[in-house]
Amino acid sequence: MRTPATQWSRGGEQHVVELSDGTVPAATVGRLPYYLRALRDLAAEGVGLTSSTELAERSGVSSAQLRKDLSYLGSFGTRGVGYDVESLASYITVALGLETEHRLAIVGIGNLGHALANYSGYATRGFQVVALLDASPDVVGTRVAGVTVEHVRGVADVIQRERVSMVVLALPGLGAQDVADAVVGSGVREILNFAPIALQVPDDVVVRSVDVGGELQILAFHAATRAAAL
Amino acid sequence: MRTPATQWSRGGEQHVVELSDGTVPAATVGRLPYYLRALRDLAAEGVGLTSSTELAERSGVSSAQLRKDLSYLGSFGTRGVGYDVESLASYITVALGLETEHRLAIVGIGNLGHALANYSGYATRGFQVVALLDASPDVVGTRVAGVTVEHVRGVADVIQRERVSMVVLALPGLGAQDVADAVVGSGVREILNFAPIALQVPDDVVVRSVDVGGELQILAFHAATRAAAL
DNA sequence: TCATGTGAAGGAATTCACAGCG
DNA sequence: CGCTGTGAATTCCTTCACATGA
Repeated sequence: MRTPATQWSRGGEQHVVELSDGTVPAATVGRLPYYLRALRDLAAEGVGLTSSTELAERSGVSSAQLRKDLSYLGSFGTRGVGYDVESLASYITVALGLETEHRLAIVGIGNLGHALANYSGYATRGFQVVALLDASPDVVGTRVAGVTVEHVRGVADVIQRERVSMVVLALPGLGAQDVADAVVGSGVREILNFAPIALQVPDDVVVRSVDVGGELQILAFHAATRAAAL
Repeated sequence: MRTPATQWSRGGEQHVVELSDGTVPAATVGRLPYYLRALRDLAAEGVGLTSSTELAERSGVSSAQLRKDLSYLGSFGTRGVGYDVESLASYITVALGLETEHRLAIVGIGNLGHALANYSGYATRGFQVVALLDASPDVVGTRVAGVTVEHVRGVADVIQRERVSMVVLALPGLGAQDVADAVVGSGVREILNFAPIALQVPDDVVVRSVDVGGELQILAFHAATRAAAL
């Protein structure tokens, strides 16, 4: 009656990427965060050993999927036994590059930007919000989550000064492309975009987009489909 | 130098779904919102006719992809000419079920819940926030975005009273499953989940999950990969 | 002639099923 | 014996390339 169900909104990537010896499919990369989350939960519950079945169930994927995914990274389990929670978690942490510090700037301190600035669970360490930017005079100069909001016109300077490596765009569509251009021009190669537009960026820049309105529309499609089936 | 790039975080669905005469692949459904967005932008710019090339570019997909996607819905263009912006937009609007009203409840009025409640661009009509719920006594009773926050314990009653058809879960992981159970028990079949857990729901319930922390981790992976390539 | 619409081809991701190893 | 790890099979998605029709 209750099944894991496919529900994650991932898999936007296209090309595989290098890691250690081989390549990791984009779809696999997109699932590593769930595995890490599940492993941390297990560790918090005091579980030291787990199986592909248990871990998969908690991650919302099939056990075959989980094993296949892990096989792209290496070989971590013990046949006939399972996986050591701690060591697998730490390996995935390394694979995801979470042992190094990532310095974030958030551009657009509206409702969403505020929420993101105050968002506590930045994936349990690894990420630090070092700069906030906005275009509105009402917001510039105020302090949010312990950081003073600066004007977006100085985005290039801020990125250099704070050694920002990732930028979160939380502005409303219009203007997002211009900021993206400036940000890319300053050397940033990873962008998390909440604006509902397809950013045009060079090939070597990775953009992940989150579109709440689009997600709702997809749900609406299913609702309509369900209604039509009656 | 500037390419559309694959950047959308969609495609979580697994099974195809019925529509009109045939079936629409999940991947296609996930892209319909971009097409609609691009069409509305074009309409706002006064463009009445467009091509698969133009529309695809604005949506961040290839023109072949766009044409193939539209072919699952029917045949809307004129060979040798292109697509009528208005009529294609209205068809996709219908296909997505946006001509009917969708009544939302948001559970968890923290930073994110606040932002979502105040989120203006609910995909340009079609969605209406009719209820807000939280567990904290500090929040219950306050008004947010014109709606009074009620206690989450009454979620079943609220869903019935307000005829809620979709629920947004903006609570922090712990407790999300319990609320999901109650929500599903009240007949809701579409859930947008911001909690970083794999919700266990019946097969006929559609869950779309958005995990900001996970998105950042995926970006971190790419950053690490880039660094390793040097 | 030109851009759509679409079979066919190609590639990617998932599932299967079992070999392999503790 | 049990569970991992993985080739093989399958399914799904994307791209190609051209027939089609305004």
